[in-house]
Amino acid sequence: MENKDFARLLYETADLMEIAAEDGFRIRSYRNGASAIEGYPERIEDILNDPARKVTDVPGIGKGLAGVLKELLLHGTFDVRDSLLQRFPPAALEFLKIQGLGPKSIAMLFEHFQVQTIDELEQLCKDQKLRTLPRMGAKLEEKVLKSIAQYKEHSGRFLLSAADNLARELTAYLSGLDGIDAITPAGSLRRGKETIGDLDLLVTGPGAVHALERVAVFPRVHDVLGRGQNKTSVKVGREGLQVDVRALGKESFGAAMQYFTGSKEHNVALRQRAIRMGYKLSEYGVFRIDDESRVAGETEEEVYNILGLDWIPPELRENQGEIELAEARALPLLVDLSQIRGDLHMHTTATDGRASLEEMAEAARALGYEYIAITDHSKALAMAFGLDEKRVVDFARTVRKINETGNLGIRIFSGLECDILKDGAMDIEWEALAELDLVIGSVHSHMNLEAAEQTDRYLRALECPHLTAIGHPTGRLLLHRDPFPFDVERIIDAAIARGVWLEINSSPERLDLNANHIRMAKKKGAKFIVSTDAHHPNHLHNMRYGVLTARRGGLSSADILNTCRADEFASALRSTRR
DNA sequence: GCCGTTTTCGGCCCGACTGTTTTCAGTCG
Repeated sequence: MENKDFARLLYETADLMEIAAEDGFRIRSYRNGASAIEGYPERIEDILNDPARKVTDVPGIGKGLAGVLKELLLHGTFDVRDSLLQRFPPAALEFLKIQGLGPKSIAMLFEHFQVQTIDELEQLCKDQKLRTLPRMGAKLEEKVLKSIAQYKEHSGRFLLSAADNLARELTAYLSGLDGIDAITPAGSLRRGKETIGDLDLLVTGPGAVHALERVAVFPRVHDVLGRGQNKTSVKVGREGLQVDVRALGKESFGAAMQYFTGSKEHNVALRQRAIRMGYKLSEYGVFRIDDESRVAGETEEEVYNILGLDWIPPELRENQGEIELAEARALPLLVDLSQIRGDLHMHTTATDGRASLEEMAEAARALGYEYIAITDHSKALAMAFGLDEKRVVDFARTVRKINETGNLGIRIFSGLECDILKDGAMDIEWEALAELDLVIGSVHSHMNLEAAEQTDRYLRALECPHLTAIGHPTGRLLLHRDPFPFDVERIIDAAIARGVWLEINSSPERLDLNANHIRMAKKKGAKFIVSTDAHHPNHLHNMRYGVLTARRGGLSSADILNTCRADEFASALRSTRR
């Protein structure tokens, strides 16, 4: 059992305990324990199995949770969890994802209506039954209905990172077979789309057919949907992500790759183009219509070239003008992960991060970065122990000292993720912000303002002369919360006018700005930073998702400030100060 | 349930908003 599995079961149990109205501190301990395990560098299972080790040495794990972990390892579940699962239906955990419903309301719903499923809950709202309970009214019914609609729309889709991790896992699993030349993810994962419906894996080589058998017995497969000569379809994991594994012949690999990468719209446009040119394009190759002879198919480059096009990077294949650019030999040279020289948004234990400044710096140095900015929260996020003016100034001073010694082997910029308050004021006095190298302004509250009010809020924030960049500008949480409404175009214009950069937040839950906004902003002349918002050294790896998003937006390295060398970046920072 | 200790029990968890009330419980970040 992996650490993330232990953690998930503890988190879930904490949620159930909350519905059962158990002691809040006890619940907190479960969550703390889960979070500690999630971020722990060693496998908890190994520690449990080693008689010389004590799992209680993990901070946050005491006697009680140690017992729970042992039970989990032996039986896959534990008493507390089992009895909670008997009291509440399995949908209980789903209900918590509906906005407007918390543990208390959910407990009341179970008690009064014995509601078992999201559908039943939806019907209750439609029948206006919710309002018969104390402290519930028409507005809540409306809010819950809206959130259920959103929930249903998103179910069946997965975060890019979930599909990416599974693809890596399966690639490692299958590559042990003999006669495999390559295993390549296609589909929306290859295009770097923010959410993924299912995962396509293409396998080539003389032994490719064996991959079709082997994937069916992958330990985490719980359902084999189909097994044919060329393809096996399975559902993997408890979330049930569908994976299609296809075995391909060498001669048609490029055409198949092109076909299965999509998007559908891009492929339709490409096939129309082929017909106009006297060809037929399919997953088996490019064929002359008159004599059905194959003219291309082994590589993607071949396929595009025969159609008079430059090879188009997968991230651009959405039929949004990329085919015309490829024809005109005018595709942008997209930024590459290897061009990123620093990460400019991360948290430490000073607020809600899980590692110290030194640990984050070391992890960034190991990735080959030249510099990072530490950007902890400001005081409005009281729960995260956000920095007040004094701590901001002290921090800036500390960072200057660290850089003088050069001991960390990487340059540190002092930064802050400063809350933009409801009225658009910065959460920290300007004099204190002036001490910092870089200030990311972010909205973390009052996300339900009217669009006009939200726009004004950003406009006022943009007046702060110390603001460097706007963090996760639209505030969306993928599969969970829609972007909050405001006039994005106007804010982009204002940011450009004031020399404020736009963040592409690489957290797989955010990917904010999205590709469409990026494309629009680039046209207007905006500058960007791609950063991870890391709360743990492992999160620094999320940079690849931000880069994918930047590529989908058509960005080159010249559009992105953190592709600069450290000294260039430092002078760019100074020039933003007004 | 964890932690720390002046060691076996007390502290841990804040602020604002919302919708429902008529003084505040529940939700959210």
